[in-house]
Amino acid sequence: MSRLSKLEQVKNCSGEFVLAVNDTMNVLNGKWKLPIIGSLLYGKKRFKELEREIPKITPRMLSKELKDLEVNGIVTRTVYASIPVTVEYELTKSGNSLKTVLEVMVEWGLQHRKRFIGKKEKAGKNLMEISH
Amino acid sequence: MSRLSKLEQVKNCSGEFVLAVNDTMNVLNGKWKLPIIGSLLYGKKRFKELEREIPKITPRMLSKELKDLEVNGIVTRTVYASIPVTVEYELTKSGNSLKTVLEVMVEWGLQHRKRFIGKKEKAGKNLMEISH
DNA sequence: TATAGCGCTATACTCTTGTATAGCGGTTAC
DNA sequence: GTAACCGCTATACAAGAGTATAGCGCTATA
Repeated sequence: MSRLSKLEQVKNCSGEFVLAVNDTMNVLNGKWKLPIIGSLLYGKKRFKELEREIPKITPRMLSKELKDLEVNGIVTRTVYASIPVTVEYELTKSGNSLKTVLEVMVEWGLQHRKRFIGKKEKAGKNLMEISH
Repeated sequence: MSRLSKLEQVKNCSGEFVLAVNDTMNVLNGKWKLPIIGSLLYGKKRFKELEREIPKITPRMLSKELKDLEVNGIVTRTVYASIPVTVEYELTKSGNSLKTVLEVMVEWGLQHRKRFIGKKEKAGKNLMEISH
């Protein structure tokens, strides 16, 4: 196997590289983070706009996830003292830079699908389940 | 904002690119997938070897996660008819190619940490929570 | 006055993940 | 025979993530 570079420390389940991967995972974790971030990649949005754009999300979850993303430095929340108040959510620099990560994930996902479906045409389970 | 290339379809929460990202997420999802894959990046391993290398994992979870990874084409399970039987787990091509994805995630995680800690030295919450 | 939109929060529940602990059938080592 | 290793599985429970539903204080509109 080729050189493992920075991932060498994954093995012992500690070390800063595993922490780093976990940070990334946690930022994208849960059912709603991806839709939210995806939606915000198009620019700032208000609460209700997000709620409308993301099918089936409840205000409770949207609120919770937005708070989470804010606390973790992925989005900023700006309140305008207009009447009535307007609240805008926008990706931070970190948030926007997730685009690169997501694109690599898209790439892997697509290739894996190709390889995987190629291998198993039975497909009763598997990919159907993965992306449920 | 710059061109969003393949991620454009993230917005509507459907389309093959979101599916692809979700595939990738699901493969890495849960508390134990990362340690397991990390461990297997070093080459094939037996059940007990994995159990020993991954602190605090229970055989129940190891078994479950390995099955999951196998079903999703990330690892192969090979049983040798030795006495007693030996079972070896090894990353598939897809599994090995996750290395690239993980490295991008490491990169993002590290940069985000730098940016984030730079911004907020209060740190009472936040990063400490992220990588808990 | 009543209705509707905004940006949420509260309460209660279910459903999924993960933990803890025990044990099975087989084999070798003492 | 009994203790220990291998590769698991079974059962029961706890904690967290997500859902369903309601409502709050505010303002603009009819």
